[in-house]
Amino acid sequence: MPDFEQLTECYKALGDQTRLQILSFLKEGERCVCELVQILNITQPAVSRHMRKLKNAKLVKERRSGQWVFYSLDGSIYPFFEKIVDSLPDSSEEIEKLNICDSGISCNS
Amino acid sequence: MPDFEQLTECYKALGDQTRLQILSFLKEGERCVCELVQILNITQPAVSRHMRKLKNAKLVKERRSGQWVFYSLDGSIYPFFEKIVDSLPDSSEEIEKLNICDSGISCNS
DNA sequence: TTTGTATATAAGCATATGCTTATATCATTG
DNA sequence: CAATGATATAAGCATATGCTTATATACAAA
Repeated sequence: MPDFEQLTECYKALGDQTRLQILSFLKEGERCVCELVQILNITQPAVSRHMRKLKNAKLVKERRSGQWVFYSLDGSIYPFFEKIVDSLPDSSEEIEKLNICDSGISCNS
Repeated sequence: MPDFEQLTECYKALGDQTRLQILSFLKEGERCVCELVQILNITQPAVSRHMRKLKNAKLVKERRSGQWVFYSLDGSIYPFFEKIVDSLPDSSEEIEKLNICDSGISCNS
C-alpha cells in the first residue's frame, strides 16, 4: 500500500482541473501529446509538464513510438484508482470534435 | 456525480500530507481542533485552516458542542470516498500517544 | 547530414498555498 | 458583565504551482 508521501503526490497530481480532463480523455485509450494540445487549448510545454507530473505520480505510463510519446492510464499502485477514473465526467464530446477536425494530426499509429 | 470543479477541489484538499494525516486520525472517530493540534505539532490556526479546506471540499463535517467543534469524516458525495479512506495508513500510534498523555485535554464530551 | 516535426526543459512571471504571530469571535463560567 | 478558553480570521512571508515564450533534444525523412 502506498505511504502518506506517495498518496500526497498522487492527490496533488489529481488536484488540477486540466489534469483531470487529461485523465478523462485517456479513459478512451492512449493519446499522444500533440492530440492533447489540440483538445486542451494550452501550449505544448504546458501539456508536457502536466504529463510529467502525472507520470511521476504513477497515474499514467508512456509508450514511445517513433517521434511520438503515447500516454495511457496506469494507477495500478493505487487501490482506489479504478473508482477515481470511473468518477471522472466523460469527455466524449471534446474527443469527437478532435476526430472530426483532425486535419493536422499525423500520429495515427 | 461531482463535476470537474468539485473533484478538483476534493483532490486539492487531499493533496497535503498534514490533511491526509488528519483524515487518518478521523478514521477512529470525531476529533476536536485542540486534539488535532496536540497530535500534529502545528499551531491551532494552521489546523483550523486545514479543517476549513477539508470542510469546503465536503470531506469532513463539523458538530458544535459548547465551545468545541468536533470534526468527523463525511465524503458522501464522492463515490470513491470509502476506498480513499481505507487506503490511508493507520495512525493508531499517534492517537495512543494522545490517550496516554492527555493531561491538558478537557473536551471529552 | 540537413530539415522538419514531436516532445522536453529552462527562464521568467503571476498566483496559490501553507506556516506563524497577532487579533477577533463565540461560548462558558464566575 | 468580566474573564477564560476554544476556534476562526487577518497579515505577512516563503515556497510551490502553472502558464507562456524561448530553447534544447530526439527522431524521421530527404
